[in-house]
Amino acid sequence: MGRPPKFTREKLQTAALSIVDEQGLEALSMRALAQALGTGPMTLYSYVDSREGLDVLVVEAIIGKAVWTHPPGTGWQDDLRYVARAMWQAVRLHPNAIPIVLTRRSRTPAIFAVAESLLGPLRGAGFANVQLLAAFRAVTALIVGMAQGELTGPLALKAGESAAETIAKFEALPRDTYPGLIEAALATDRSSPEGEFDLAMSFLVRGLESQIASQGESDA
Amino acid sequence: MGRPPKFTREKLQTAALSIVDEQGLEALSMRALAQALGTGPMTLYSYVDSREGLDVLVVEAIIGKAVWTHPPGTGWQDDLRYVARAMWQAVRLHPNAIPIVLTRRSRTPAIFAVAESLLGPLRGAGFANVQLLAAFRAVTALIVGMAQGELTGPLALKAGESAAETIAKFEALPRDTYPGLIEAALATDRSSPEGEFDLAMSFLVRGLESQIASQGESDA
DNA sequence: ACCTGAACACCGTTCAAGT
DNA sequence: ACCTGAACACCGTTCAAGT
Repeated sequence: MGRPPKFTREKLQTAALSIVDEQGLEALSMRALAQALGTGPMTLYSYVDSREGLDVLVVEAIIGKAVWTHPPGTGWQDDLRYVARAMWQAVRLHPNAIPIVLTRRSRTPAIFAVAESLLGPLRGAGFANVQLLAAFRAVTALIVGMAQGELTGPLALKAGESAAETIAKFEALPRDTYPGLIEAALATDRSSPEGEFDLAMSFLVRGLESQIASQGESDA
Repeated sequence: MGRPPKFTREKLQTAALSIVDEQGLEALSMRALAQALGTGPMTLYSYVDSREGLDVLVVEAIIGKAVWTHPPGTGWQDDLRYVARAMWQAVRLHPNAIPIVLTRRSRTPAIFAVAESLLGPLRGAGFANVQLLAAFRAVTALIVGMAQGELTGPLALKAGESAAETIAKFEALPRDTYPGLIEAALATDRSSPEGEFDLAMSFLVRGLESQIASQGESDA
């Protein structure tokens, strides 16, 4: 005999996301989420298959909340940059969750929607087939890679370490073995995550433009 | 009174890595590693601070084994592509470990070495300062993002699903809402991870070239 | 310094039973 | 269909003791 569900999937999503936001990824457990909802751990198995399902819940909550529609742009380049930046910002809003956003495979409508809104501008630029696929992969790789690199790249701040301390640490390295690393570390002072992302995207967009242009030539 | 260590750090590294390679990330635990080494769990605390240290052990093992030196190239572009591809392949050799390679922050000599060998070609190209930092971040983001996207992007194969099944699933989507996604999914048939990575890198390298070229103009 | 076993506070999940 | 508590086989880590 049927019984109405006690919770909505959305309720679970927001509860799970706030645990991750407030207490970190490790704090998300069947038992912790159940307690946050005022129920027993086993109740959650009516909504998810296993512990993995909790991660998917969080990823969906993050991707789902982002808005991918945008004002009509002035070209595929701007459209692409706009969607990419929105996606990057949505991910960055929940830094604790980034590892699972990168890691959990999920084919949900929300993911499909953002994928399509990246693919639209790329098709508009003239990409098709294998090149469309590669361009799509490159853009998404750059977006998630930049979000993650900000937190855990070699030049990222360590927890409880100031920017000045980070720079000092790199300046103390042997200057003739790590000249590039030292220069890059010094530059972190004059740099911002937004600036770095925009620059990185502009490199890639320039490259995509150049690829399209050279194909246009060989067609003619 | 001092006692000689029972294990070397390298012994732990290889034991930890083979657990991850053979049984997956979840199988790596203090107790499992201890058992593999024929000792008790508490012994490991002589070598690592905490569970997190086990992940660092694995990441170091992967990065450390890769060879980043390369034959003298014909330009910064080739040098950059060579190192990037070597790093990408090293990561791909241990697919189970990719989530922690992306995720665990670690400032070890091995990481510094590969970072510097990416920064070298970029400096040779003419990048400096904030642009050098952004270019470095873009390249590393592309490398790790492509490695991860191959496994968990929206177009990645699901475990126990054939390529044909994947394509069929996307072809079944509404063609007017997901035209790009369907075209990209169809292209996976004619595509390979190596081809996609090389294309993605060539987009980025073209963009870096173009950036440098346009600066040269404004200097003149 | 390094090794170790017992104990503690967790964890996901199976099972069996309830509505 | 959905909810639930008890029980089981794990887990990381503290503590106290040993060399």
